[in-house]
Amino acid sequence: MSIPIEEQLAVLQARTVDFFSPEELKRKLEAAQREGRSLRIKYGADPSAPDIHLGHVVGLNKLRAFQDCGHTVVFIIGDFTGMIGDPSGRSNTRKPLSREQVQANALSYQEQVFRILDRDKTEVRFNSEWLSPLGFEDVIRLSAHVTVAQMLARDDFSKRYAANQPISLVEFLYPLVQAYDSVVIRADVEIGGTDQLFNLLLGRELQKLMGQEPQIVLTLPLLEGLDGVNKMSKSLGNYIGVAEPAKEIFGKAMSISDDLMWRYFSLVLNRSDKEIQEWREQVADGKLHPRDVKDRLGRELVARFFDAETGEAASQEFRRVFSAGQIPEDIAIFPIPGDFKDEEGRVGVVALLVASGLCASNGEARRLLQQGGVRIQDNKVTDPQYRFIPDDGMIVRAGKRGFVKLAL
RNA sequence: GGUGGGAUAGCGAAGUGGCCAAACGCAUCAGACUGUAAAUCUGACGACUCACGUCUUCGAAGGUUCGAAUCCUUCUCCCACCA
Repeated sequence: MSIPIEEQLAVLQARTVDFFSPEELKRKLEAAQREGRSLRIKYGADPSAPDIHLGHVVGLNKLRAFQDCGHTVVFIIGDFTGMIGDPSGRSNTRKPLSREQVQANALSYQEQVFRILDRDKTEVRFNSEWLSPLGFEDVIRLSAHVTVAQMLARDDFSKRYAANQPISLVEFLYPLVQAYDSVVIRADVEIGGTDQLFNLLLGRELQKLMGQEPQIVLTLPLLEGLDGVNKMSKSLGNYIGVAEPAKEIFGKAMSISDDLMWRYFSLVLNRSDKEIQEWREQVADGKLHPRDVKDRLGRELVARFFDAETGEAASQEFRRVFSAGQIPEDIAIFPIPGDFKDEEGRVGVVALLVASGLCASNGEARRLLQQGGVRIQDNKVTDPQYRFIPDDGMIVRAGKRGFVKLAL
C-alpha cells in the first residue's frame, strides 16, 4: 500500500492514449494516501456479449495495475441498458436481453474477468440498481445537462450524421447514462478504450455539475483484431477470447500478421517497449525468427489464461499438426452407424464427410475433394465417387483443421 | 404532416423482362509455396446430381407474361430531407 506515488504514476500512465490529467491523478493519489483510503476505479461492461477477449484485456490490465497499487475497481455491469436493447451499431439491432440472460451473462463475465482482476479488490455492481428507480422526470433533468451540439461533437456521431446515417435518440442517452453511473458510484478514475473518450469525459462533466470532484479519465489503445485492421470485437469475429481452449488461443495467435504481434506483446502481455524494440531489431537482423517470436506470443498468451505448461503443450501440438502435418492429440471420434455401409461394407467419402460434420453439404464435400483437401490415412482422395471399407481408428482429414477418427 | 430514397446471397454492393444462382469487393474455405492458421499466388464459394440437368433464392403476399430480382397491386420494415 505504500508504493511511492511517483512509481504508481509511472505504471498507471504507461501505454495510455488520453489522460486527463496526470496532475489531477497525482493529487488524488496523495489525498488518498493521506486519508488512508483507496481510489475507486470505474470500468463499465456491456452484458450482451459475455465473451471477454484480448481487446478487453488491454483495459483490464490497467485496472489490475491500479489494484496492484492498492486501489479498488468498481466493475459495472450494464444490465439496465442491456435489458432495454440498443439500436446503435451500423446494422445489427441488439435484442433486449431477459433478466435471466443478463444474470447468466454477468456470472460468465465475472468468471472470466477474475482471470485478470483481483477479486478482493473488485466491487461488482449492476447499473439497474440505480437506473431502474429513476423516473422520467429524472431522465429529463439529466438530459438537460447536455446539448445536441455537444453530442454531435462525438466523432462517431458527427461522422454518421454527416453521412446521413441514422442515429437513435437512445444512443444520445447512453453516454449520459454512463456518465451518471460515475456520479452514483463516485468514481475517482474511469478507464476505457479511445473510442470511449467522449463518454468518459461526459462523466467528468456531470460529476462537476453535480458537485463532485471530477473523475480522472484515461484511455487505452484499441487492440486490432486478427485481421489486423479492425478493432478486436465480438461482432466482427476477429477476436481471441480469454476463455477459449488453449489450442484455439495459440492457433489464433499464430494467425496474426508478423507486424501485429508486437502490439499484442505490448498491450496484452505488458512487455516493455524496450524489450519489444530489441526483439524487433533482432528479427530485422535475421537473428531471431519471426515464427519463433510468434510462437512465444502464443505460449505466453495461453500461459496468461491457463499456465505455462498448457502453453507449452499448445505450442507443441501446433507444431505437430501444422508444421509436421501430423494428427492432433484430441481428435474427434466418429462412430460409423451400422446402416451407413452398403452391402459390401463400404462407405462413400462424400457421405462420410457430411455425416461426420467435416463438411456442411455434399457440394462442399465434393469441392473439398476436388481441391485436394481430403486425406484418408494420409492418402489423398480426390474422387467423389470413392468408396472404401472403413477400419477402426482410420483418420480422415479435411483441410488443415478438420480431423476425425473413425470408429466401428 | 409532406417529399424523396431504400430492402439482393455471411457483410458491402452491382443488376431494372430472357445471356441471372445473380458482376465486383471483403470475409470464408482449399491448393501451391513457406516460417505459420503470416505474406504471396491459384482456385472454389445456394442445394441436389455432378455430365447434362433439376430445384429453392433477390423484404412478404398476390398478379401480368411463354418467361420476373427486374413490370403492376397490396402489405411489412428501414432511412434521409422539409415542416
